[in-house]
Amino acid sequence: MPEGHTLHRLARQHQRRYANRQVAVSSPQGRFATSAEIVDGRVLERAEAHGKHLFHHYGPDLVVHIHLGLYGKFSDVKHPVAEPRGLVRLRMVGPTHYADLRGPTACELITDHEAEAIHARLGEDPLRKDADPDRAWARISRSRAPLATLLMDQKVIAGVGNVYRAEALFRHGLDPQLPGKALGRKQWDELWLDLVDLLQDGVRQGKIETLRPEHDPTLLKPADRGALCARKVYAYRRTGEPCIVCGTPIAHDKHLARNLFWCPTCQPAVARTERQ
DNA sequence: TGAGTATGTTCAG
DNA sequence: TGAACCTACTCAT
Repeated sequence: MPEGHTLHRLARQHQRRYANRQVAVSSPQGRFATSAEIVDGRVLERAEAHGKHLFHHYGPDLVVHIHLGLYGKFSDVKHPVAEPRGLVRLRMVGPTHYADLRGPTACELITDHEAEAIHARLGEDPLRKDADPDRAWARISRSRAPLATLLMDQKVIAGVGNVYRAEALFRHGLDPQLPGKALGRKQWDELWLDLVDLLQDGVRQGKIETLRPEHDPTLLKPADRGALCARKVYAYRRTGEPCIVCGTPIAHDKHLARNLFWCPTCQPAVARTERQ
């Protein structure tokens, strides 16, 4: 599930297992071969993530930039190193583990300047220490675009994807169509803090679970579990299923070619939320 | 076994 | 707005 939490989890794992050591870098599939040769045998100085982007820094002007896109995946396997299976775009072998990258949208060798340009165009990342929610608020509070658009706009908030969008809006009772400028400052502060919490939890768990304790079936007595589903989310991909909180069927629509899920009762349309 | 679908982004038209 | 990228999973046949 490559939303921001996945990339930050990978960055931490790569930092722990590969950073400050020489790594063998190759491209069994061939598409990254020329660049892999350049960094092969160098010391990986640092791995970091910003939103859904991953950066491996190999010293001056040598940065491997990775974006998983929709399908990309990084494996992490303990030695011994096995023959590559399938299309492995990048293989990075460290002292104890090796990581295979398959199906990324981007895997490229870039300069420090190009890496900075990517950072510069990305918005505030709830998982980064340098995130400034005021900057995101400045954009949201003067935008007529709906929250459904703004939350997924990587230039505004980096790292939130379709799952976190649906879940964060649900948890705050916000209508996905509410224009950014109709959101109150207090509502934004609460939403931002919750995104930080949710994404941090995603990094820890390696998966997205957003149910509050009172709705988490694994924390309830069997008799109280009722119709609560096994997947621990409120709205995402639960079209037509009863809302865990109020029982209203979860609604679904396409929004800018992406699936949007919400509860029409818990996230009432603009009129009520605008006054808050 | 094959069709359909997906958590994302970029580019052409 | 739709196609392309090109992987893994679920479901129907």
